[in-house]
Amino acid sequence: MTPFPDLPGFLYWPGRLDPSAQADLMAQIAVAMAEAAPYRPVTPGGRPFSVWMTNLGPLGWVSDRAGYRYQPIHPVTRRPWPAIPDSLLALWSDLTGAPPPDACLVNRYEADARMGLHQDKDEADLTQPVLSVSLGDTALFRIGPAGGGPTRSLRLASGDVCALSGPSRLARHGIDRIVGGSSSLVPGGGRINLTLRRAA
DNA sequence: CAGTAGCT
DNA sequence: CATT
Repeated sequence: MTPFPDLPGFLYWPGRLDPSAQADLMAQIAVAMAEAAPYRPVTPGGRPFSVWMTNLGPLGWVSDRAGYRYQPIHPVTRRPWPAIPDSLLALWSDLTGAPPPDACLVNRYEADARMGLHQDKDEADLTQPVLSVSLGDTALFRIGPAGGGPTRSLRLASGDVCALSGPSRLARHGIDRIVGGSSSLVPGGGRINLTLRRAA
């Protein structure tokens, strides 16, 4: 549950979702993505992400030339984000015991997608945890201390859940690479990562 | 010009 | 580092 003793508060539940739960969740996410299509944001510097993103819940994380922020509507359709599935709200409650999340960032990684080391710090209350659910292809995840220092890597497989909490809430983390073709769960292939947070 | 979820 |  705590894979790295030097990163207390980084919690890991391998295989937390069984194959049937993964399939059910994937089906719900597919419906949501039909409503709020993933798009490729750009950084404030104008460079596109390799990851395709969309969101669920009252608020969604977005990035564009104006910066990073949470907003209530899809930047392309201008419509509200779809609701967060009840199963995810229940998972959050079971695992964190924290007040309910108001944002769920959906990141879709194709085989060549990457995510550089970063910190999740755009939320109003940085004492609330971030919960991550992996679906589809395995990812090589990297994580290190908030203040900088040695990083460790971990393979995140479909159905794995992890959390950034407590002293590791601001841990630096990213995705080094995706193991293409390692799962057939996601239609069209690739990996979907769901990160639940309290944005406001 | 400080900040950086991009790149080498 | 290049870019905003």
